[in-house]
Amino acid sequence: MESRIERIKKQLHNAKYKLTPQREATVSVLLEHEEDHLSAEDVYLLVKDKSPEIGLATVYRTLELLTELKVVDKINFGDGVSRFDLRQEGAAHFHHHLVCIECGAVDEIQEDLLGDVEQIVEDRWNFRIKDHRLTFHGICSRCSEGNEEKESE
Amino acid sequence: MESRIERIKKQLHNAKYKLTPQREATVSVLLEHEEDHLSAEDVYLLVKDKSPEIGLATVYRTLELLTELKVVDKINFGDGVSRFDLRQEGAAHFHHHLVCIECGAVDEIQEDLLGDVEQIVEDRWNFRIKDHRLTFHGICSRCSEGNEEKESE
DNA sequence: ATATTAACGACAATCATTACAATATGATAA
DNA sequence: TTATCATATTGTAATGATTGTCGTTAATAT
Repeated sequence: MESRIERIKKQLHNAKYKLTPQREATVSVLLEHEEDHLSAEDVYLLVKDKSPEIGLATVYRTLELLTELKVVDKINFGDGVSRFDLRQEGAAHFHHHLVCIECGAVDEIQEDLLGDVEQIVEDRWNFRIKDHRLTFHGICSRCSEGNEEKESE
Repeated sequence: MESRIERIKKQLHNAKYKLTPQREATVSVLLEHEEDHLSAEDVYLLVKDKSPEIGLATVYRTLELLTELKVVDKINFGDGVSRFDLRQEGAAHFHHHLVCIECGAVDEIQEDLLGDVEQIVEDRWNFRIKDHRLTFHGICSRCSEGNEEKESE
C-alpha cells in the first residue's frame, strides 16, 4: 500500500506534477475505497476528514489529473454524477461493471473477457481499439437469491 | 417509415400515453437522424424547425418517456451531455459504439458479439443480464487511413 | 532561505437537467 | 354540443454538478 502511493507519486513526477498533501490525501482516500465507485462529492467529503481545509475544486482538479494519468477511470452509470474508479496497476484496459437494477450495487469484473470481441472489431471495422467501457445491467446474485423462480424467458 | 411511427404510436398507447403533435415531431426528428447521437439540446433545436412553439422541457420529457418505453436509449460518452439513440426495432439489447478519440466520430455496431461473454458473466457471477453498454474508444478507420504506420505494439 | 511557479481555496459562473405553476388540449359523459 | 376532468405543454425559475477566476500559499530547486 505504501509502495502503491510511491508509484503514483513517480507517475505524477514523470508528468511534471507534484504530489501535494491534498493530492496525497485524495489518492489515499481512493486507495481506501478501492471497492467503491465514489463521486467527486463523495471523495471530497471523505478527504475532508483528513484535510479539512481542502476545497472542492481541488478535489475535482486532482481527479481530473488522475484521470489524465490513467490512475483512475471516470465512469458514468447514468445518474447525474461522474464516478471515479482506481485502475488496477498495470492494467491495459478498464475493468467491467455489473450494475444491479434492483439494489443499485456495482460489482467489478477484473477479467478481460473481451479479447475475441476486440479482435473481431479491429478486423471487421478496421478500428484500432485503445480502451473500452462495458457495463451490464441486470439482477445481481444477492437480489435473485430467495427469488428462486427461474423465468422461462 | 410511416409504419415505424405507427408502431411507436401503438407502443405509447399500450402504455397509456398519447402521441401528441410535439411527441410526433420529436420522434420524427429521431427517425430522420437515426445515424446520429443527438443530445437533448440537439433534438430540441431540430424539432423547433417543425414545431417552433415547442418547449425544451417537453423535449426532455418526451425523451425520458421514449427511454422508458425502450424506443430510444440514453447514452453518455463522457462529455457533459446525455445522448439519445433509437433502438433497432425489436432488438433485445442495445447496440455498441465505436468512439474515435481523434475525430470524435461515433459509429455503431448492430451485431451482438457479446453472446459468449454474457453467458460467462451469467454463469460465473450469477448475474441475470437485462441489458448492456459497450463502447470502444480508439482510432477509426478514416483516421488511421493515410497514417499507414503499423505500430509494433 | 529564497525565488519561481504550480497548486490552492473560496466563491462566482456556467451548463445540463428538473421542478413548478399556470394554461391549453382532448376525450368523455350528460 | 357543452361541461368536466385528466393529461400535456410552456416559459421560467430552481437545482446541482462541474469549471473558471483570482488573490494567496506552499513545493521544489538552487
